[in-house]
Amino acid sequence: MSELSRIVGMSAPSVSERVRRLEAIGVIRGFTLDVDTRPLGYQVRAMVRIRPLPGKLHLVEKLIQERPEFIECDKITGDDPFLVRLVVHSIEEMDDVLEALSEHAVTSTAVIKGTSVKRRLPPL
Amino acid sequence: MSELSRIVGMSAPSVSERVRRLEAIGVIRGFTLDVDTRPLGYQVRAMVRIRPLPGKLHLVEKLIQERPEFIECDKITGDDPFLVRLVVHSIEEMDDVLEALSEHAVTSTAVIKGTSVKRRLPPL
DNA sequence: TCTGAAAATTCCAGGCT
DNA sequence: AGCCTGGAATTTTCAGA
Repeated sequence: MSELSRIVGMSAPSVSERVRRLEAIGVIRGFTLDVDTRPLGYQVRAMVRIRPLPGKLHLVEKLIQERPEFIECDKITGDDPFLVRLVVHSIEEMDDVLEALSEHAVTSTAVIKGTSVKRRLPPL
Repeated sequence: MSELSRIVGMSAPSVSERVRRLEAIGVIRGFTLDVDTRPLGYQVRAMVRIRPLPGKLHLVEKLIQERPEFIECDKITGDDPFLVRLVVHSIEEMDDVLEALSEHAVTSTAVIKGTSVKRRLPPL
């Protein structure tokens, strides 16, 4: 807050109050860490499209939510209802994780080779 | 830090030193905000697969990086080299953004209907 | 990793435009 | 409404062990 107040040229209490208001109305959802999972052993990342078999939509969604290797899951339009971000220690582990879904869903996996744009905010 | 020190039952200086070390070795890349862009007017989110036309790979990557509505871009294996996250104010604006790529790439768009798993950390 | 003191910051009250 | 000043409480930082 004090650093922010210096940057924007306002008093610290005023900046603090503005931030508190942004939290209150939900613009700021919270304060988080940007953690690099590679040094923790998660060497492989992938984006996986998941298409549940007929009648298995909710079951598959629950399985995704319960598997912590799926670190993000969006529900999208199109042939594949789910698009998930997966992090694993190895290709073998990736296979294990997806195998666990194989009787309930069809998956299409794209390994992440690199990142062109790191998560950022659009213009405000 | 003081709250953390209470949670883990260590002194504040020790916790502070551990966090500093995690930053130094790169496990903690930084401290960020979780901002909800909807109240800022970005009502529509989409995941877009982008396949540059022959010879246009680097041009397209640059165009993606320069368009702030693309808030994330991973380079992936498979038919479509790029997978981007797009936020826009409206479907019309989405069309405008993708139109700007149309002479250099083929795109496949999936609108995000909801989120099953919000970005989280895998088990540590 | 801790303790203890010094420095800095955050919080809170009140008042101003 | 929103911002500021000034003092109190808390936190962070810095030393030494």
